[in-house]
Amino acid sequence: MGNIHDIARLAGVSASTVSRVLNNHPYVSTEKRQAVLDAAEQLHYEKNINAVHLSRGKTETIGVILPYVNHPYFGTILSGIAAAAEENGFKLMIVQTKYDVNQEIDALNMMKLKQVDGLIITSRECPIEMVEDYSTYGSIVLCEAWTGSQMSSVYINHFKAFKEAITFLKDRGHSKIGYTIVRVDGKSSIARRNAYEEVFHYVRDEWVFDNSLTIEDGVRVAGEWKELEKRPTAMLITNDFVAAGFILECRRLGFQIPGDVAVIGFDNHPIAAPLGITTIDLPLQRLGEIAFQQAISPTEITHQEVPFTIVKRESV
Amino acid sequence: MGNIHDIARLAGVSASTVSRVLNNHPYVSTEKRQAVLDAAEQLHYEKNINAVHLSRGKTETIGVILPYVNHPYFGTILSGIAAAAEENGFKLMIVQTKYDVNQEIDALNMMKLKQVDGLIITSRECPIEMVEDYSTYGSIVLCEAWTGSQMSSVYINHFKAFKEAITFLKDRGHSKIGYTIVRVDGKSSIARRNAYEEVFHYVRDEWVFDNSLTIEDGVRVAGEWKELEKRPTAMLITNDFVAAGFILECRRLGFQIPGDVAVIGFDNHPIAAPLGITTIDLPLQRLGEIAFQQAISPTEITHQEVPFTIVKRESV
DNA sequence: GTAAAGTATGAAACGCATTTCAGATCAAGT
DNA sequence: ACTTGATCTGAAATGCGTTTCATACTTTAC
Repeated sequence: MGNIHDIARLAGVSASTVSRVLNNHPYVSTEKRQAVLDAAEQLHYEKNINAVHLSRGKTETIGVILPYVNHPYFGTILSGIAAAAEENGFKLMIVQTKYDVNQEIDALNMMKLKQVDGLIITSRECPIEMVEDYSTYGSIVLCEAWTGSQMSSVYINHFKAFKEAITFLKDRGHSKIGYTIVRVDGKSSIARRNAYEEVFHYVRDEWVFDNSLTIEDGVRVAGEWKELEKRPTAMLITNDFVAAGFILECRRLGFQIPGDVAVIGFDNHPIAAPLGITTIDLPLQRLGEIAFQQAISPTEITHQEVPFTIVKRESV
Repeated sequence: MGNIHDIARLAGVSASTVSRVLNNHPYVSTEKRQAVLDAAEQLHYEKNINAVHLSRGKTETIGVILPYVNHPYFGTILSGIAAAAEENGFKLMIVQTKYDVNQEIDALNMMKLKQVDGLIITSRECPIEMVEDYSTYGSIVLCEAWTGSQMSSVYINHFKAFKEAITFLKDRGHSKIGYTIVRVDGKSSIARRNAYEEVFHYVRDEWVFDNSLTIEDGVRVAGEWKELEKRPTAMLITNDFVAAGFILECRRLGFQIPGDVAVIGFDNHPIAAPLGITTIDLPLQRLGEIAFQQAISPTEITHQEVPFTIVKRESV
């Protein structure tokens, strides 16, 4: 198959000229250009991309850290990233962490090793300072509210979204509002608690259901909700999958939505429409696209909040 | 930051010795080993992985071709692949094709360029011969029924699964059975038609709904189903998402499941349980894990059919 | 006591493309 | 006729780690 020098020899030119032809540089005579092209063809030449990476010092590859690839929230962000990557001729390296810190560090190290030019962190477990340390090796994009000067960020204002959702419920007469979160110490969980406290001054712990990420979790939460002595009359739920599980299980248990319990979900996942779930639409695909753009623009650090909108359906 | 030669100089050894230490080769004296480690520490040495890739001629990276990353079917396979990759210290490069042939070719070329050691094709658009040509550059794993000698495969027997589902419905008295497919010329669509013909000898075209991949498609199909003069009394549906859309829309339109129309889905996605969808459980996570193992075992070509099971719920 | 086997080390070759620098040529401008 | 500036071209340096081969010194084995 040969390399660039073989082509050079066969075409009677130097390796530099071959490289120029192969990279469409100007200043190569038509005859030599053709000779190189012919020789490359004849030798069935294929670039060794690793040599290019080594030589150029970059790989046109972006790493993506996400806890679960097949979760609709992260999957949709990933889809947006992938679409933008394709458009820009970049490759994508994904690391599914399952919320494991070591996996995350592994991914961060890909940048240190020059395996990727940039890194998009859709969900973070490591301390932020640690992540920031890595920003010397390449561009890091955080999908969370963050305004430091070393890393870009693109995020949904969970505090605002949650507050708006609570207010929406309060305005409709609800005062007993429960909510679900993924992990108690998660960043958006804290934002939710803060928002809740700002509206109601007090969070009743038994109305906070953690570990809610999947449909099954929604089913489980419905069971837990049912057993409460003082049941919330409304629930703000992590995402539409959890909401779907919750609503379907509530119905199975004989409760009415929104009669017995009103529900607001998050994401505006396609499942929300046929289930009539009132939800907060999050432009996740778009968020992914922005994250990608930030990742390939290491020089300009920006912080972009993407808007959300309440989609009113029948669950409230 | 320095490279291996800087370390060698500082430690007073040769680059070969440094490489040996860094790769845990035996035959290095304790003193020199320590000297190298100290020097590496002192220089904050970090390997340039691209040099390693170039030198070794492989990247410990597997490429994954899939049409949509955020689709539950492919997302779950990907999740299995990702889990196996992590366990084996491999990286993953993903290419979201959106069923675009050029994207697929792009991905195939990653192997030619030595960017990835192997490739897992979860869904294929290119002619099989073309894909096979690439198998000289690395290991290719197909997630479809295939028994050639150059590429491994891991797949669900769609013909068998579909036939079993139809028989299941027929045994329960259904003779007017419709079904949905993704694309008319898709491989599993052909398998479905064949299975259908084997049971009923004749496929009524208006009972075949194509372009059914998402929840929205399910909603649309429900509308189409309603408008038929002769409505099927049972539907075999592409996957549980489409089934969910179909069922929810049917209910909204005032029909009973399974009274007016029985439904069987595919995948056994978590949404199927709370919706009571009778479905064919497909071990997609496992399929992904197997695919990965095959991808990193280029020497042994295997063909593995993974089993499916009918999960009986209330939609039939 | 000598052959065989094991341990330890470095030089050099290998993998390969890109890019800078210096030199050469040719056309255009004054 | 002479200076610029643009167009070509190749040698050599650069990016960097791995691995083979040759060599030399120790042990063990018989």
